[in-house]
Amino acid sequence: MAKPRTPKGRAREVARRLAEVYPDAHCELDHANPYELLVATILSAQSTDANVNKVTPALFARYPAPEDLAHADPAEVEQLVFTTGFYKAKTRSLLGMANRLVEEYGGVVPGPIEDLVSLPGVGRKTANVVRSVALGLPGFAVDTHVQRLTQRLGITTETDPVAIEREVNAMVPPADLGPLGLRLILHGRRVCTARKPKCAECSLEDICPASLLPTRRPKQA
DNA sequence: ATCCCGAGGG
DNA sequence: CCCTCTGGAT
Repeated sequence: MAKPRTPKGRAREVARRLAEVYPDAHCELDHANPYELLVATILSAQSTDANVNKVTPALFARYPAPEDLAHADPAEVEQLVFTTGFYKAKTRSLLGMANRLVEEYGGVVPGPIEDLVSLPGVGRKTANVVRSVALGLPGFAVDTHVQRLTQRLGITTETDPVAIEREVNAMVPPADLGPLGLRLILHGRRVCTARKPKCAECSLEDICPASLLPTRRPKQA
């Protein structure tokens, strides 16, 4: 296959190749429904999925539904989520989110991105994770990995996460957005790391403008 | 030390 | 735009 010449071509080629490298990429936050994923994703900020999965079983057992969390004792929630870090802020977000969910949305996690983002503690990244993983809706979550990789791969020249999200949304079929995001994150963690990226091990190296390998680097100084 | 799929506030 | 919130793993 010839090298893609346009950002859109790059995006699609990257999506195609990563699907081969990471065929079974999936969200690693344990959850049984959209409410649980919303809670888990709020807790995942600056915390590993494994760490979040340690606290959510007790949390979901104690507060099975938004109604339960909405009336929870903050001190008790703080204890349950303590080890995920940012525990005071996250507790505030969880209680605020649950209250708004009950008051405005009948205890049902809404689908529209603007509705999700209006919930306390829910930004675009969290909203898109919930959309694509739990609601079956199109969603491209731009976190630090996705931001870095889309830039390095020449898929976008934007730096603003919202702009990146908008551009990629226009380049990739809606149903592919969620899986592509998951795979970019996996690739960013394992290969295309922020510092010392492992270009020699990268399956995208030959089409990457940022490759550090001298033999392939397109623009040498 | 540095990283982990961020969000809100000033 | 920057700063802050925060604990665990490596």
